[in-house]
Amino acid sequence: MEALFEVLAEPSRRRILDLLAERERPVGELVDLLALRQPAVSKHLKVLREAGLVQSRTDAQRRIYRISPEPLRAVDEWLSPFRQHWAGAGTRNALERHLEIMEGSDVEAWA
Amino acid sequence: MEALFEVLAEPSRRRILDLLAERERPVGELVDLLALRQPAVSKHLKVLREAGLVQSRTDAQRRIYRISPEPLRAVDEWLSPFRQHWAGAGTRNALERHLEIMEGSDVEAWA
DNA sequence: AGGGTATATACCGTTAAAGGAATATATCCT
DNA sequence: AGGATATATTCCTTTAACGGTATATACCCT
Repeated sequence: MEALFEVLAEPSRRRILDLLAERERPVGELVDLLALRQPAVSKHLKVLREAGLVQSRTDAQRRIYRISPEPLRAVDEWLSPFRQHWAGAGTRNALERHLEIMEGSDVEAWA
Repeated sequence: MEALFEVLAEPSRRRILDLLAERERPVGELVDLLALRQPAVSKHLKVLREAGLVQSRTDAQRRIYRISPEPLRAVDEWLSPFRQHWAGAGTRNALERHLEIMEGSDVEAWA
C-alpha cells in the first residue's frame, strides 16, 4: 500500500499522469514518450493503478490507460490550510510590510 | 537540490508543515510532537529549509521555525489540469452515466 | 498450432533516503 | 571559565525504490 504522496514523488509517474490528463494512451505510447524501457513504465503504471490514479482497459493485446484523478482531491485538501498563508504573510504588499516595520516586527531576521 | 514533491513525500515532513501552519514552533516542541529523535527532526527541517518551505529565526539557544508556503503554489498549479477531470468523468451523476450507456460506452470495462 | 506483438512479472544490482548514537556548535547563566 | 540547554552535524546501518535484462503471459493472425 503506497501512500499517495510517495506515488507522486516519482517524476516519471507525474509525467505519466500529465500525459494521461491530455488523453488516454496505450502503454507503448507512454514508453515512446518517456525515456524509459517498457518494464519500467509498466511498473510505474502498476503503482499508479494501485493508488487509484489510473484505470486500464483491454484493447486486443494493448492496455489503454486513462487517468482517474479522484485521489488527487486529497492533495488538494491537504493544501487548503496553506492557501490562507499565500494571501497572508507569505505574499505581502508594500503597505503591509511598512506596517510591520512600524510595529517593530523584525522580518529580516527570518531565513 | 531536492525536488518539491520528494520533500513532501516524507510523512513526518508534511506533519511538520501541518504543525507549523498552526503556529511557529521551536525545534524541541516539534520533537515532542513527532515520535522522532531530535537529530531526525533537525534533518527534516534542513530539507524543508532548503526547499524554501520553512524559515527559522534565532531565539537564544532555540531556533523558532515558521512556515513559508510559497513553493506549495507549484503543487497547486500542477493540480490544475486535473481539477477539470474532477467535475468530469471521475465524478458522474446518474444522468451522465445513463447517457454514456445509451451511447454505448463501456464504463464497466475500466479498472 | 505457431509466430508475432503488447504488456506484465521476476530477478537482479545500484543507489539513496531515513533514523539512531555520538559529537560538534552556539548560547545562556552563574 | 565552566556547566547547562538547544540545535546542528557526522557517521553508520538498514531498507527500499528504481531501472535494467530476461522471461512469462495474453491476444492476434495465418
